[in-house]
Amino acid sequence: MHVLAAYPAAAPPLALLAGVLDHRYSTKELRRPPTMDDVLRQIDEGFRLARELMEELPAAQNEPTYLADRCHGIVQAYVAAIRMLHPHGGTEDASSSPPPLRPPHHPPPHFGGDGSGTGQHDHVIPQLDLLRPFLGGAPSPSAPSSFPHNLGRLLTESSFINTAPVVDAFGAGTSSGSPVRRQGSSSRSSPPVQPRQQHRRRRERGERMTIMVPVQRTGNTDQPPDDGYTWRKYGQKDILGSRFPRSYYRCTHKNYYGCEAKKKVQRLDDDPFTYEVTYCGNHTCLTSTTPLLTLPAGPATAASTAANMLTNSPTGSATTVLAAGQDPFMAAAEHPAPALSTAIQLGISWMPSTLVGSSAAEGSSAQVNVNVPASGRDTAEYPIMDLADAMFNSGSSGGSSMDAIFPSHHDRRDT
DNA sequence: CTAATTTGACCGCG
DNA sequence: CGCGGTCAAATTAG
Repeated sequence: MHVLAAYPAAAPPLALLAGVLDHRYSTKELRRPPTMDDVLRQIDEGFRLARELMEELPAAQNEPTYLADRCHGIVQAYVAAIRMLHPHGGTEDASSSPPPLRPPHHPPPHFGGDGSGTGQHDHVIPQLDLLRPFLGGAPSPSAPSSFPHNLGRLLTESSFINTAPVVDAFGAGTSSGSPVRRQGSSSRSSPPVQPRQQHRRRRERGERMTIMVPVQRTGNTDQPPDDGYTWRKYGQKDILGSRFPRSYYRCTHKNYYGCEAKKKVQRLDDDPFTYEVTYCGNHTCLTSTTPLLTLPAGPATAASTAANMLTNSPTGSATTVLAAGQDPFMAAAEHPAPALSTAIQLGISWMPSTLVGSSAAEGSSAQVNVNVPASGRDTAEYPIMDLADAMFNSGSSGGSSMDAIFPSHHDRRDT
């Protein structure tokens, strides 16, 4: 989703969030029960450390020990915040065991097709992913699907609704470039279309979830909202009987991590202001950075659970409907959580976890109608852990820092 | 130069 | 056989 590619980022997410949390405090133990202010300060400390690390990254990219140390410090800061939020959460070892990320409400469907958390019906709202959209794609000009644009708009525009006419649809308008027809043979010397010999993989079945996403009617785009991930378009088809073409996306990090997550986006024929977004496959890219943060979980951390929730269903498929007229961003703005920062609320309250309401019914395809929650509180309690993850992912397409961190994963497919 | 998009061709599956 | 999903060359954008 995400998307809103046409929006220029109003501000770098880090700076933006740091501006919201405008304090400077260091990690320390409190002798009194922590207040929310204390939590925010603690979070801010994490931001500060993370920002420092960001700045040092180019110079320190060949210093794994130092980087690990810095990462550890950042994690410590956030874990401390988590402990403040959950003093009874049984988080004994803050340095290595973040608390279980389990919100008290909103049991979502368990889209667990990958076997992780098998059979469990307790849910894990992807708090680890909550900050990813803020940070994930910002510094990367080549990652159009990045939430920060949304955030920037949210925080900089007081009038959030329809200030601009609806522009044309997603399909052909997505690209930044004008559609230029490939001529018979251009300047390139490659021979014309060779017959393909490799086997195409069979289409994977099951493990798909469809959600209905309202069109962004604000600004100069009407693309469906971002889902926090970055997607790369790899195809577009005119679908029989549909007025609008269907676009095919896969995870931008496929090349780094072999992330096989995909999605299809299509405008509804009868409701051009709603997109049908079908997710297929799991995001494996989310888990790749967690080792850096010394998170103890296995392949299915809460971060990846976010992806699982989006992409999997115990029964193979599910559909979540976000009311077309209901703008999740507006909902976020209208129902702020009482104690947390605006930025965090906004990001959280619209994240996919909030779209998820109840388990899909048995069958080939089920629809889950979910209203935007009246409060972001449920999902606002653990926005922290994925911060650093998102930060490190933020340079995914940028190159050097990512290469320094994940050199072995950087195998681009040669074409 | 790298990454993303466009778009016709290719191919699996019903 | 046709539809829908994917590939990959061509092209653009940053």
